[in-house]
Amino acid sequence: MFNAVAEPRRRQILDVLAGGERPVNALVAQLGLVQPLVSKHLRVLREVGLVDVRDEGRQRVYRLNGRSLKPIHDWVKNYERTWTQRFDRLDAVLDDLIEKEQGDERNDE
Amino acid sequence: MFNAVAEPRRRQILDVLAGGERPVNALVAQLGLVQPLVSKHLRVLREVGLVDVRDEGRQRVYRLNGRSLKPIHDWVKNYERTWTQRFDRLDAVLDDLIEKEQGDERNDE
DNA sequence: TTGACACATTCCTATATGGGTATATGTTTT
DNA sequence: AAAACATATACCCATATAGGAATGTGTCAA
Repeated sequence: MFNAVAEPRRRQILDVLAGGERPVNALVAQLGLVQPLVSKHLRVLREVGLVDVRDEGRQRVYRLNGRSLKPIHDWVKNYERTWTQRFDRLDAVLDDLIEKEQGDERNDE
Repeated sequence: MFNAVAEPRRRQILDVLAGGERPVNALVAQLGLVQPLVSKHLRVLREVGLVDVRDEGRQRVYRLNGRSLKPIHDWVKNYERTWTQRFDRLDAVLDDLIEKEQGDERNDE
């Protein structure tokens, strides 16, 4: 999963597919890569469920399946508190409290 | 960035560091890896800014810097709409509307 | 049915990198 | 100063994989 989106080219593909489903050809044209390479990346994306395929005549139309990104989303979300300003401000308040408390203990200055 | 967290071992390290800063030794003990391996992973994490180091005597204390995950968070967030139920329900409503509209156009059934 | 088209797969090469052992660097302790 | 300790780096090996060229497979058109 993480590995699949670690590849810049694959993220590019996903970004294009975010604009709507596309046949392989369209991706090849839009990304400027050779077709076999695109197909291989698509296979990886398919294997982790990030894209779905549909046969349409002699084309294969790929479609984004963003839900597969949820595990990544969930993982990163757990770290959000470490940088979100909301929590920064809370930390500042807590630091203040601790400082004050220590000042009381020492009873000086 | 994406690459750094694509490695399971490195995510493990980050998860441990989420519990507070640790010297390398503690990570080695907690992860059950050989020390050079941990150091190498830490280096990668350091290079992308995911961890900070502090010298403390002969120890090097590593600390999580979650803010560096923001780019990933932002990227994934853009895809959230594709799986969040909120949007699924909106899509369902839109599908309904489109279906109805097409029915009106054809004026049959 | 033959040819053109759309795509997937195979084969090859080069590079990146994870894992491990040995070693170098720097810091305390004795 | 020497030894013990904490960590980083260098080196080697094995594996994974991106990139590309050639080829295979299935589908539509003539």
